[in-house]
Order: sequence, then structure tokens, then C-alpha cells
Amino acid sequence: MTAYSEAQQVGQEAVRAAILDATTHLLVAEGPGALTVRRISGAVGCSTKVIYTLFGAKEGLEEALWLEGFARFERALRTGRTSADPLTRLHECGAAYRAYALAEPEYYRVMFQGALPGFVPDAAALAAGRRAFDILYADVASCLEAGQLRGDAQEIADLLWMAAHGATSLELSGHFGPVEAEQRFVTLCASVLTPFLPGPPDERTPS
Amino acid sequence: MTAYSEAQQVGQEAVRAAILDATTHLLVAEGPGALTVRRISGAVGCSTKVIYTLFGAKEGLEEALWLEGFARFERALRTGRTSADPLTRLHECGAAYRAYALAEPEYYRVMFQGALPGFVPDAAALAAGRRAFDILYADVASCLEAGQLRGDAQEIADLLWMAAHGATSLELSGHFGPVEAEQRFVTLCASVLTPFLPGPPDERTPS
DNA sequence: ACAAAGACGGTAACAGTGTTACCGCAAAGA
DNA sequence: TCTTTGCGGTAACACTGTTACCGTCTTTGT
Repeated sequence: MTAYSEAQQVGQEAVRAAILDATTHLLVAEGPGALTVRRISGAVGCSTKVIYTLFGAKEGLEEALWLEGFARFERALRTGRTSADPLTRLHECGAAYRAYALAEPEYYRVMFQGALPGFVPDAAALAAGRRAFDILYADVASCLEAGQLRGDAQEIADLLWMAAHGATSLELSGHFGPVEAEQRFVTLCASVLTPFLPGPPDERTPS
Repeated sequence: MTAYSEAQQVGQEAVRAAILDATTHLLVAEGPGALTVRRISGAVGCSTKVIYTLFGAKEGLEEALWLEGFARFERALRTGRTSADPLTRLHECGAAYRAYALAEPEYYRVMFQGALPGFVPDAAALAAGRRAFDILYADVASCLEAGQLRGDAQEIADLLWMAAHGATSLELSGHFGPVEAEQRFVTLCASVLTPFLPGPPDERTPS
């Protein structure tokens, strides 16, 4: 590995990042329809060939964009929770979920609504994406340890994800206005958690 | 209106139906990516021009397909509920929702996940589509009248839709296996309804 | 009854898409 | 120094949605 070759390699990684950045700008500015190889290569100032040497094909670029979305999503989730109390932390996590979807709706559509036509993530990408939900799972587990919830952490996390995704997805599709959507969102998340709250109510054992 | 012109008109409607049928077959057999004007016109045996005279443009055909999906969805919902008891009827409605999505996943993606690239339903189409949820709303209203639920019918129906869509959408995206998904689905729907059940529990007033 | 007019449909073209064969060129190895 | 290797730009391929052109057919005006 000569000095030149590794310099070239970091150069390639810089170009890769620039392409991903240009793709992001195009995505949020004009939507997935603007993501053509020619427009992206034009925006970054290179030929179309570069995209194929760096990403293999458009699908490779789409996968990179997909993973980039999950990275942003994970950052948003992680920084969106500030409280020390596990249960409020979990609620903050839900709020951060919706907040991210509203902040970067195009990315949300890419990740969860198949906005990139023809792109289906392979098993590895799917697993990498789902890793963002480790945060949610950990927050649920914290509530269980603290005794603020009772039940199976995986089940609770799954149900919260389903609820949050359903509410958010329909809101992004234009079926609900902002205030209505937010109210429904918190109601839904609360309803999901209620059966798992400990306390006086008779011993319901969900699932 | 001469005899010929109306004969021609019914003929055009027949061709329109044939095109929609061929489009449906292509959709369920090969997915939205196979829906090209040339393939559709080839499958029905006419020129591409016919599609443009009958549907205006590809968007018109996509809108027709979108509405066709909602018509099928509405039929599935209507025939999926058989019980006379309002609450079990409502649960059957939820089960029919998921059953339809699993039976015709491509249509579900077209309707709720924007599987047709670039197609966004206009206000009229959106309203026509949402009309399928009148069934859900009516079932909720029946439960309210029968005293089996308490609350706002619109809110309850919205929450059920969000929950069902979230669970179904993630299942179709491959994030959950069949048995897991079904169990989560019924748990989620039950959780949504629990706060609105009447009875001894202290007067929680959701929302 | 016969010509003028209008509508439908097939052919072939246009611009735009993802992708790649070809070629030039710069660097690495012998 | 000469060969080889690999990257990148150009131009082409097959495909997409869409439409101008033209022939054919029915309706209409006189």
C-alpha cells in the first residue's frame, strides 16, 4: 500500500461522501424523482462513471443513502432523549421519532415507505437499519428494570414502533393535519404502554 | 347520441376495464416496476396511444389503479365482517384490514406506501379513497351506540387506522414474521380500544 | 348521395433514464 | 524504459413516457 494509493483511497472516500451529500441535497430539495445518475454526477461535477466505480450501480448508491438515513435517524433519536427518568425518556424517544420524520420526511419515506423505486434492502442492510431501534429497545428495557413497565421488552418496543410508524406514516401521507396528528400520536403511544404499566389494575397479562 | 357512438362508448369502457385488468395482473405478478405503458398496451394487445386517449397520461392510469385498489379494499372490509355484535364486528374489521393487505400486498403498497413512483393522489382521489374508511367509522359508531365503547368515533377510528397501518406496513416491509406480526396486530388493536372500553375502571377520559 | 370534417389508433420519433463498451492517460512494476 | 493496470470521460445501447404525423373510419353539411 503506497502513499499514493492510500491518498487516492481517502480521495475516493471524499468523493463518495461528496456524492452522498449531493444526493441528500437533491433528495430533500426535489424528492426521490430527482435522483438520477446524471443529475447527481452533474451536481458533484464528475462523470456518471464515477458513481458506478464507487457504488457499483445505482442500487449501491441507494443503499448508501438508505443507511445514511438510518444514521441520521439514530442520531436524532439519541440526542432527542434527555431525561434521566426511564419512562419520560421513553416518551421523549417517541417524540423524537415523530420529530425526525417531520424534519426529514424524504429520508423517512426512503427508509420506511420504499420511496426509492425498485430498491429493496438486502438482509444485511435491513439488519443495519434495524440497529437504530436498539435505542428504543434499551429505553424499554430501562423502564422494565426500573419497574415502570412490566412485560416483554421486545414486544413493547415492537408495538411502540408499529404505533409510531403508523401515526407518522399517515401524517406524512397527508391524511392528518399537524395538531391532529400530534394528539393522535401521543394518545396512541400512551395506549400502547398502558397495558404494561404496573400497579393496582387487576393482573392483565398481555400476550 | 347515436347507436354507434354509445356502442363505441361501451366499447371504450370495456377496453378501459381490460387495460385496468392487465395492469392489475402485471402489478400483482411483477410489482410496480413492470407497469410500463408499452408492457400494458402489449398485454392488452393495443397500441400505447390507446392508453393516452383513455387515461390522458400514465398518471390517469395510476389514479384509476389507485381507486381500483380502494374499491377492492372496501369490498374486502365489507365482506370480512359477519358478526352482529358491534364490538366483535369491529375486531373482524381489523382482521379484514390485515387480511386484505396480505392478500394483495402490491395494491396495499400502491395505496398506502406510494409504490407508484411520482404518483400523488389529488384531493378528489384522496377523498374517494378515504371513503373506504367509512366502514371502519360506522363500526366504531355502532359500538358507541351499543354502549360497548365510549369516546369520539373519529378519534377511535383514526387510532385504529394508525395502529393497523403501522403493524401491517412493517409486516409487509419484512420486519416481522407472520405469526409475530399477527400477535402484535391483535395486541395493538386491543390496546387502542382498551382506554375507550366502558366499565368499572376509574374515569379515564382519553384525549 | 357525395364531399368535408372530425375522431380514433398505429408508427415512429423525441427527450430522458440506467448502464456499459471504448479509449486515453497516469501511475506501478519489471 | 517498457509493459501493465486501473480510473475516468465520451458516446452509445436499450429502455422509459409522450406526442407529432398520418391513414382510416364515422358523422355531418348540402
